[in-house]
Amino acid sequence: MERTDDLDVVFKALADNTRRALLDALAATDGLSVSVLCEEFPEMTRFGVMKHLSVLETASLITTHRQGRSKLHYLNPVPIQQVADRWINKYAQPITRSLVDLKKSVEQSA
Amino acid sequence: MERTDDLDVVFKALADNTRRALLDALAATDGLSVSVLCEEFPEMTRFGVMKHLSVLETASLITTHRQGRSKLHYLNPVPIQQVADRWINKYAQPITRSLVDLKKSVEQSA
DNA sequence: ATAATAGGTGACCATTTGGTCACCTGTCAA
DNA sequence: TTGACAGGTGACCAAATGGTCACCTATTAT
Repeated sequence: MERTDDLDVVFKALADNTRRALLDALAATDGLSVSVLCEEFPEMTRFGVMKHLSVLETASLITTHRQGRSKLHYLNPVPIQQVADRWINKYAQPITRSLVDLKKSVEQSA
Repeated sequence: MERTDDLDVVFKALADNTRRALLDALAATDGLSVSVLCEEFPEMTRFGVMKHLSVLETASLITTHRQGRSKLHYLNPVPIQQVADRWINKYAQPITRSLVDLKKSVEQSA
């Protein structure tokens, strides 16, 4: 019943610079392996990156697929959309609201 | 130059159930005092609530105004809008993108 | 003036979190 | 089949976080 709780995992996963950077990397190039992703974070070891990846995965923000001896990572935008829908857009009304209003007016005049 | 850093404070502030509930409370009724806000969280002391409020305030998610011996709290949606603009909406494309495209097409045909 | 009310501060504690490392498993190429 | 390569696990540690408490200041009502 509590739909706030599954969002909580997502919010917590997003509350880290490195993890957001990982999502950004996957948004730029989907299907990267652990070792390739590591190259983007020379300041931290493979293990650190792997921990962040597992946090993202348990929050369903990424999905994975093993290919031979490498593991490929794919971004899953659904939880972010849920955050936007069920939370953010209630507060960020000025942007969305005006666009929605525009859409309505266009539809009505059509 | 790093605009990720100021967003980081906001992301971290939002990564807590209690703090999001506080924002929700202020969204419902603006200008609440500390003690009134505390009534919504019987499971925690005034000090816990105050700490959360200060986190929200340093993230500019709320503003305050002293009135006599009580301190009133107001929601400031700007940082949430920035999170939406500069981050969320890049991933939550299906919703926003179609609206933005619509806006562009309307503007062009005008 | 005095007492009740509303809020603030710093120390303190338990838990969580970010990160590393030693070591292990599975896969591919020679 | 032997080694190099890609990834995984559990223990471990330091720092950050969530929360409480003793005590303090400022404001208001009597």
